[in-house]
Amino acid sequence: MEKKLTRKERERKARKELIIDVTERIIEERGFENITMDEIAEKAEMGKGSLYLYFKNKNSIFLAICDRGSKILSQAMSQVIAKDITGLEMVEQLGQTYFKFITDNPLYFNAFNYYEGLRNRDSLPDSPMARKCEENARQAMTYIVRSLQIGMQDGSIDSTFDPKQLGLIIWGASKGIVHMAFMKQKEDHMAVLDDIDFSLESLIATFMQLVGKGMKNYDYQSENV
Amino acid sequence: MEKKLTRKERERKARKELIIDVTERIIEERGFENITMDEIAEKAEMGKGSLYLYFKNKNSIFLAICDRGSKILSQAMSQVIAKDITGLEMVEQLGQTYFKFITDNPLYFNAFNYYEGLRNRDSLPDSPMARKCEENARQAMTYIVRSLQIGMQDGSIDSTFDPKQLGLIIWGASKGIVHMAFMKQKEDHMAVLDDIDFSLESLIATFMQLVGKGMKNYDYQSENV
Amino acid sequence: MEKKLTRKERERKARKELIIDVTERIIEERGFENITMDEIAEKAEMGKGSLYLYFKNKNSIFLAICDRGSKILSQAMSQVIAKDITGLEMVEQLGQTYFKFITDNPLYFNAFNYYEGLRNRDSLPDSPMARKCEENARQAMTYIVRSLQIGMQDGSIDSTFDPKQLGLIIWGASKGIVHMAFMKQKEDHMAVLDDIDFSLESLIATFMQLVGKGMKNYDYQSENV
Amino acid sequence: MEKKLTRKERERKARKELIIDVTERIIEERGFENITMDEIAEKAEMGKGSLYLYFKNKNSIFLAICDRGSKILSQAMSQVIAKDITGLEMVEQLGQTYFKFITDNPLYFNAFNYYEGLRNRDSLPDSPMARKCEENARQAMTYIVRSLQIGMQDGSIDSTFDPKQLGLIIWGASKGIVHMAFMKQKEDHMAVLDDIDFSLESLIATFMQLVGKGMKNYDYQSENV
DNA sequence: TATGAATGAGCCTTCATTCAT
DNA sequence: TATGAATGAAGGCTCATTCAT
Repeated sequence: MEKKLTRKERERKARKELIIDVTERIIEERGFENITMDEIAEKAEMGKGSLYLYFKNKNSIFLAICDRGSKILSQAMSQVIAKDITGLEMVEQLGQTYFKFITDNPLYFNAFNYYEGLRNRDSLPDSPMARKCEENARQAMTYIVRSLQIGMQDGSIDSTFDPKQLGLIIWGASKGIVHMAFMKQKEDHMAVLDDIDFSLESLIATFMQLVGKGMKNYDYQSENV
Repeated sequence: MEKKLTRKERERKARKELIIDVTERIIEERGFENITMDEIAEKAEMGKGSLYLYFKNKNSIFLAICDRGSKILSQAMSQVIAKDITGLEMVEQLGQTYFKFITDNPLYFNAFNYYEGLRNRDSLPDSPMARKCEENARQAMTYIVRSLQIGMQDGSIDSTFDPKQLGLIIWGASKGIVHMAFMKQKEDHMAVLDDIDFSLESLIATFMQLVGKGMKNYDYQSENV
Repeated sequence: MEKKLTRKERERKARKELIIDVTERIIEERGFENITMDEIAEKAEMGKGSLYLYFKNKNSIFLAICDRGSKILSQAMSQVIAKDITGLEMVEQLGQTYFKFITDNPLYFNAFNYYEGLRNRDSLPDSPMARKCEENARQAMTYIVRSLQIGMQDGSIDSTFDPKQLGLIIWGASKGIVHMAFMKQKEDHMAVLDDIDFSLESLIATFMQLVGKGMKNYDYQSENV
Repeated sequence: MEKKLTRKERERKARKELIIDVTERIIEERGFENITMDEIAEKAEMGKGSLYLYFKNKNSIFLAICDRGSKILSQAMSQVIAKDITGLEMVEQLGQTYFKFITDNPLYFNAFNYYEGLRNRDSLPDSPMARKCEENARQAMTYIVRSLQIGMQDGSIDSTFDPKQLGLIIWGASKGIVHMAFMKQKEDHMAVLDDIDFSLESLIATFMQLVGKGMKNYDYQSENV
């Protein structure tokens, strides 16, 4: 009985994953808007009504995508923390990890934005899944703060900053730059700058350099020289 | 005759402004989505059809809001450029100007985001108003780049950076931080950090300090000592 | 006073004619549907409201066009009746007159159809103008009947037919053939027949020949040989 | 399993038929214009959205009506061709078949006209259903041409005519006469003729007599005497 | 007489969600 | 569990007509 239930649960899980997979594919192709339940059902080769057996409603599917994405990101970031490097280097590598994740999975960038959009206006009622997303995001944030704390501790980062505040700033700024790079890529927005085309990668590198320099503890630095 | 035409034009302008005002008020209350023409018409105390006398369609109204907002911001930024200060100080003050603008008019932050969303997926066909918005945005961006160039020229900013790239980064990062601050404000997102509540203002100040330090030309600094 | 009124009346007439002219031009360009009062007003270079000073409503304008068209046709047909030819020849020439009129003014063909459409469903309330149109149509019909009567009298047409009934048939059939020719011209409808392209003119000629032969009084014919 | 699918298909078909039936009833009552989807849904006792499960849009319903009508007509005409009679008699009977069909189903006369109207102006995009209608119409036309060819072959019809051209003329003329008769019936149009009321039937008979005489091969006739 | 701003009923279509089977 | 037919609210937009000026 136990085993049978477990198999059922595994099948249920697989069905949910299938729905998420299919929806992700649609988002990759056409963006977030104009996705209908009909389309998801058709591409998942199941009845429309069945979707509601696995997800409470349309937003729940999107939420699940966010959860999946933030879980992947969070995990990638966790590995940086485990390395034996200075806190400053950690921050830089966390940044690069984030940028790489977004570059490889632009889909999730849109998904995160969509999710935030929901939070802003609508209801997004307090569901377990919503809480999971929150938790994932919180965790990513925590990695940054931890590495800042480590950097302040090991002397590589100026400890006059508040690590939590600094974390927020770096996190927010990173997302903003990625957002901007995405916009620029899609449109010839801001024509004045179009003579030089800045890749997301070069923007990132410069940003990291800028912030690194800004955070650096120069006393520590000189001690090492 | 002349006067009559002018009066008509003034009235027409006033009507358009009224529609924009009303729509802004709705956005402030409920955010951008789920706004209907019926609602705007009702709140503006006019017939639904009348809206179409002044705006081609619903998006045109939103576009007009963006235009209004970006015009205000651009103007505020233009005044910083006129001051007799170093380029580095200009950048800082431009940042503060932007943050103040958003703090005072959170509505426009949403409007800008909505506009960018439109660019991303839909068409947003090339209307004069769309071009005006572009131009306004381009101008704001230009102010940052100009002040960076000035700073590099007067020695206050490290001239090994590319001013245009740096401009993009600062602009994008600023928007990202504001975005983050807005999120945090609306929800009890990232509970871990909630023991200390960071005001948008303090985030800004720290970000500016961080970036300022990162960009600073230290040779120049020592010369002054 | 009398004279002033007369001038006014002349001006009023000119305005009405202008509106009709403009509307005819639009119909020629784009057909009957999707014509708006705004468009008519704009092309007539007058205010939209002014249209209602000259015409009770939109349909009245269309009615006026029918009136104008049917008047022209009726007049052209009247000249055939005045000729010194046999009744049979009259019928043939009336047919040719009709076909020439339609070929030269396809606009009126559509107008007549539109008018008939109105009669069928809508209201088309009993206005003076509606009556004028009726009267014009009645007159055209009468010319056919008269020429048939003449032909029966002069022996060129088989007098066993009822002239009125025959008139209706010829009138209806002629319109049907023109209609068909118009359809065929616009579309590659009825592909089976497209290997041979029949001009309206040749259709007419054959139809007239067919009907002429059908109506002919052969006794009379042989007498003349 | 097989049976179940078949039942579903049958039910789906029945639903479509119901919608068509209801719409036909409305057309019979009030003509073609001003029919709304709301009205159809209400009369069919289903939700408005359900209509779109069975028909892509409003025009598709109308198209289906045309298809139904033209199918009935085409079938009726096909039976005439199978008879053992002269070509001339075939043509006459085809005419009578057409007239009977229209008399019995005046609704379809309007439907065919509406359909032609669509072809004229709008797009009427190339749908399978549109093609079916075309094909039905083409077939009816073909029956006439075939019977003319038969008549020319068996000597009953003057073979100096082009059978295709003659077919077009007869087809167009027939429709025109029916059209006229309908107009006359609905309105007291052409008052001059109202002293004698011509039934559609008598109009038909006379027309057929007229055309028959016009087409007749008199050499053949004399040979037989 | 002339205007054109204002109106608002009306229409088609979409789509998330429900529920009977 | 699985389905997909059914729903109906919602929404953007048009346009003939009116009316204050």
